[in-house]
Amino acid sequence: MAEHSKRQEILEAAAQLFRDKGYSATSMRDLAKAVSLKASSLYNHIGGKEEILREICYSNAQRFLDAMKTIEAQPDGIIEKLQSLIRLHIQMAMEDITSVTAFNDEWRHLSGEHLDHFRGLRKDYERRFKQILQEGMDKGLLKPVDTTIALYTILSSMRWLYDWYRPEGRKTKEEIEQELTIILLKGLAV
Amino acid sequence: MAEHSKRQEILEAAAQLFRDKGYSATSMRDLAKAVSLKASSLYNHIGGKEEILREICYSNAQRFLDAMKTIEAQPDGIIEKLQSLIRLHIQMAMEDITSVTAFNDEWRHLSGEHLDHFRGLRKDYERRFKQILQEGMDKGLLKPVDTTIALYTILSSMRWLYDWYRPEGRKTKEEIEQELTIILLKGLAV
DNA sequence: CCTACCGATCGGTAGG
DNA sequence: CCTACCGATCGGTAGG
Repeated sequence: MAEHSKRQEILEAAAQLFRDKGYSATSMRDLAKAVSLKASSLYNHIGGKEEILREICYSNAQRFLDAMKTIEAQPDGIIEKLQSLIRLHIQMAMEDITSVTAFNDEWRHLSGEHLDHFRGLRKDYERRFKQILQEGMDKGLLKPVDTTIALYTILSSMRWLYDWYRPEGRKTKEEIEQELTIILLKGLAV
Repeated sequence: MAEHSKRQEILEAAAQLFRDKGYSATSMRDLAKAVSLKASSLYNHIGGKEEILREICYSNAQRFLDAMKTIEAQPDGIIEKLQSLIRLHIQMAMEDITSVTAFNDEWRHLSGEHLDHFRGLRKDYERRFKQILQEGMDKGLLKPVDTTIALYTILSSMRWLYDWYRPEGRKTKEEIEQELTIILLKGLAV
């Protein structure tokens, strides 16, 4: 139990450092200092540097995927599902800012089979997201644009939040959510 | 002259490596191999690793800023200027893919005054971009949303191109340009 | 959980 | 442009 919470503390400190400096520029000694240990002591709680990255990447990909499955299962219409997905990404970007970092940036430092596995989780998520977009287009609720372009535009639109948003700023989560939804669904033009 | 072109070759190889593996994970020995030199010989052409990053970041920021000033000076309406800016970013992402990497990701590895200088160039660019958005809103051509949110949504929307777009793919530059413009200006909803 | 330490690799320099 | 090499730091292990 104490062991487990120390491990969790290490994972969280690592996620923070990976976000601030990037995976490669973060040393095990940086990480050790952040959790008040010597570098060698880290290895009583974790298997190695890449294992940390792996766990961060897998767990966050899984969280996105789980949320996606919940949204898929709901009886809402396509537009509502799309709004739920936008809300999900904003929420993840704001409440657990490392999830976006893992999902977007640092996963490429995984190697071999772990890289493949992460890519698999991500591809699955994207496939499901595209499915919803496609269904919206088939039903005439969304413009018939390329689903890949639409998907990445939506995902990317949430990406800047992770290095820009500060909870103490002048915009609330709800306001940002509303404006982003308007821009993505209704466009910037009047 | 030969000196200068070798320097240019090094800068381009570095930009490619920084994009593929990130600045920190790229070693001077990687870079040397890419241009068929020994690591020590690089220093006849460049001052050091960070100088390379600096030059890549500065030059690309300057290119964005120059293009911005050209667009500002044109007699077009706001919507046309906005379309020109979207086109600029797509073009930069596609034709010089490292410009987006520098602009978005690797600049944070600059240090001290160089980091400040880059941030200054970037802020200037963003300020001008927001100005155009604000003018569009004032004239009633754009929806009155937060200019910061609108700006970053636009900039981010172009960001995925740099790790997704392949010139040999099934979409031409013009098609992508058109669909992105539709999504951003008119929205995804019918 | 620490001290002590490993071989490998880092960015960079000396000297020719 | 190379060989040879520098001190610093890397991820990680041994042993207690």
